[in-house]
Amino acid sequence: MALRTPVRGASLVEQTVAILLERINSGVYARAAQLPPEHMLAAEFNVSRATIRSAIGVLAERGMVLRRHGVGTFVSQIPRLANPLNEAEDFSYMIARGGCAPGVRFVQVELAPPEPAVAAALALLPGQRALRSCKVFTADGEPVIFCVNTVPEHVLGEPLAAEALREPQLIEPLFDMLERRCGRRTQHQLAKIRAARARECRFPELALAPDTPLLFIEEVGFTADEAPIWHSYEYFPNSFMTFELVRERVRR
Amino acid sequence: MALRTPVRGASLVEQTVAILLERINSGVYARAAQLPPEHMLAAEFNVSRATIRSAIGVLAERGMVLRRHGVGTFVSQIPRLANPLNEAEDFSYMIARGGCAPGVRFVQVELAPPEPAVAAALALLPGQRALRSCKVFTADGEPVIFCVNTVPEHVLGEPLAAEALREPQLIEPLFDMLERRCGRRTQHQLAKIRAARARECRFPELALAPDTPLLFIEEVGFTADEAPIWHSYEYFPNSFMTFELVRERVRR
DNA sequence: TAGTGGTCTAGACCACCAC
DNA sequence: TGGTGGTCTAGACCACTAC
Repeated sequence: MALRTPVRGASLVEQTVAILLERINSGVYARAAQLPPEHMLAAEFNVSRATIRSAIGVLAERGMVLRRHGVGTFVSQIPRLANPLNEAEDFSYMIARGGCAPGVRFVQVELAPPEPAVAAALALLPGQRALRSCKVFTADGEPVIFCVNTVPEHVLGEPLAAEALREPQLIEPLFDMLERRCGRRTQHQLAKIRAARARECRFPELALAPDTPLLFIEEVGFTADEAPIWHSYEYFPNSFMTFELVRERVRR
Repeated sequence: MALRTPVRGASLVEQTVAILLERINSGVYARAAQLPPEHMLAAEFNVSRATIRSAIGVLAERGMVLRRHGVGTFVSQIPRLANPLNEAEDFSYMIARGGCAPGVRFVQVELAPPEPAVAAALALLPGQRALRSCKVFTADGEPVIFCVNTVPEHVLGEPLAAEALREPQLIEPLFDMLERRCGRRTQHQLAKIRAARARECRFPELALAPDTPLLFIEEVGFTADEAPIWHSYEYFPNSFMTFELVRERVRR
């Protein structure tokens, strides 16, 4: 196999991460095997050791690789997480990655001032409107995610907000749309995680038994400037997807 | 106010983080204010700019600080999270941090081969025993966390396992105990997050209405060598605590 | 003792932003 | 244009582990 080497253009660290990841996933570096020492990789990739160290640091953070001081760097034995909760992506992609055909059904769409809690989270002034859409995401036709999105009119722009009211599929997938059509990239989101029963959900016409347990995530998306650009209530029945997370031990 | 400067001994980056954090929390750098440029901090602390950058990078990851390319670094406006789900600590400390008096009640303790799923997660051989303890954590006397811990006998050592069977409070708080008495530090844990109803819980004598919604976390703790050293089923009623998390947008 | 990862430096150059 | 953060380098020295 021809082993790639970084090309100038994107960040050298990112390229190095990609190459190492590819080697791990393809088995060039087998599970539990030791990686070549950093100075060797630096020589092979023709970059400095600092660059290699940053790249390996990224992999270590993701749990792909394990460093042992004075010994070496090893491919992790822990299998990769399925749905890492600390990483967010558009639901359609998430469903597709799970091997199912994604779909969306819009249950209700309106353009109005949102409820006070949501307005506060989005830093809206009284009277400012937002597009609120209740969606059901399906996997192979089965409903798997119930979601209430609220996006301020000033984020969408008035023409797009009006248009989306008639054609709600325009604003899906949300992250992509906000980036492409509004120039607003979601950098991170603040999530609150709880449990709920179907009967308590803020979702119209929920086709579930009233005491079905649901994972309930309420989150607000922010741009790199910390401007809130969307709010979301999300309900996940256990049957379809569970989330996983690597938690670090901390000392306070 | 006398501004501290790093001292050699601990990592320069860690010291720098601590000092910057202190300045932020004490208001030397007010909310939304701009930090001095990196080269200034480097000169002030008498370290290289790379060291300063690493330190600021740590703060940026924690959401304490916001970097703007070509502009500067600013103190974040987003308030600090209450219970960041990606950080784990002993429940007693978590409850105490919430301003309540922590307590633990042991409902059931046994030393036996665990159920197959748990044995597999802990890489136990058939017949190997583990200490399984069902605990209720209380805050000001109110039950707020239900937890089923399983720790292999070979991790505890036979004497301690036998002793803990009679005096279960010996193994609490778990992280501390494993570190102090067994020399096994929990480095990270792999968690699966779901919703559940009280009636489905693997917990004896749960004093809750059968359809109470609970956040259900199943996790396995690992040492730095990736050896699994404990397993845990945890149930959180919403009423007491909710978890929060910063999720990053990813591209795949 | 040899080899590994961990820390730190001094300096170069680039990309972005405001004026 | 000047100042900021973003990237990268070459090299030094330390700390840890295995033999």
